[in-house]
This record gives sequence, structure tokens and C-alpha cells, in this order.
Amino acid sequence: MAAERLRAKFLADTALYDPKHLGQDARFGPVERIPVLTTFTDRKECAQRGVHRATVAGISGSSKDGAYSICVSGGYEDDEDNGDKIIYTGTGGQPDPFSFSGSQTGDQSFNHKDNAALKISADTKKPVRVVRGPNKNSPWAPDKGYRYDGLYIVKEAYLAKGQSGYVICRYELERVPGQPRIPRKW
DNA sequence: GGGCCCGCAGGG
DNA sequence: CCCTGCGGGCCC
Repeated sequence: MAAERLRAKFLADTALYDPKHLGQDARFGPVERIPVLTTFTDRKECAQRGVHRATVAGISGSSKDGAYSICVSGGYEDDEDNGDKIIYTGTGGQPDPFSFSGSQTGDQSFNHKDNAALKISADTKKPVRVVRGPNKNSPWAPDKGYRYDGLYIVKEAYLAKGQSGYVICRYELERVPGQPRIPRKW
């Protein structure tokens, strides 16, 4: 099948990413040979290609230099996905990452290293790669797999009160203009 | 389809 | 090293 051959070629052409060979700066921005709207079968592949290097966590980055990438999968009830604008929720305040209820059960804070990283991105205005996972609540999410949707700028980062009444870290992201349009489901 | 549980790659 | 985190597979 042609699609499978194309996929095999893609996997061969995109060298497996070894972060140890890269400087900190190389972790920001676009990834070589991975165009916007490239879709990965799962989080592991997405991590191996260097797009979002965490296999589980939603935020990948350094608490000193800022975030490299985030994954929007709809795991947090206070998220809002409007395509070019995203309201994203920080990490923490949930019982554990594998039994997400969607509801917060505790407070978040910028003391958490991942939340701190994304807050720094709001100051530096360095672009952050955004990956969308399958999310039935968003018309902009892929049906399956994880799609690299290009670069966004973190406009604001602040503490807020979430739906469940707990403190959350809230981030307002805006897509960098001039990138391929994101397909809409409905 | 839901519940359960195992796991890996980062970053500090 | 150690711990954590918006998966995923397997069983039923």
C-alpha cells in the first residue's frame, strides 16, 4: 500500500532524535524535516522525532530557559481549544497522570518545574511547538494520533480559579501566523 | 468500552 | 540516580 511505503520513507528520513547531540537552543522552534501538520501514531513516536520529547507529560521544557513544546489532549477540564488560540492548563492537581478524571482535585502552582517553564515562555515570547492529541471536545483535534500543529506564542500566564474551584496555572497561546491551516473536524 | 496496571524518557 | 507525568495495551 502506498500510504505504508510513504510512512516507512518518512520514518527512515527523519533521523531518530538524540537530544544529547543538540545544544539547548536547538530544542526550541521547528524540528528539521518535520513539517507542520505531521501526524504521529502515538506519544512515543512523537517524542522520538523530537517534536514533543515527553512520553506522558503535557509540557516539555527547561525550568530555566522555557518550554519547548506542549501537548493538548483534553486531559484538563479548564482547557479551551479555539484553533489559533488555546487556553491551556498547567500540570498537577490531579490524582495521577494515568487515571485522569478531568476534574481537578488540588491546586497547581508555578513552583512546579513544567508550569514554571511555560511561564518563562510567556516572558521570552519564544515560540512553543504545539501537538494536538485525539480530543472529542475540540473540533481542531485529530481523530487519532498526535499532530504537530506548528508554533504558538504564550501571550499570558497567570493563576486562576478552575471549574472545580482549585487554583490552576492558565496559559493563553496564540498561533504564529503564516503556517499551514489546521484542519477542522466539525 | 471501561478498568487496571505497567513503563519510559526528561530534567533536576 | 530518582521521580514524575494530558499513554497505551491487555484483559474482561
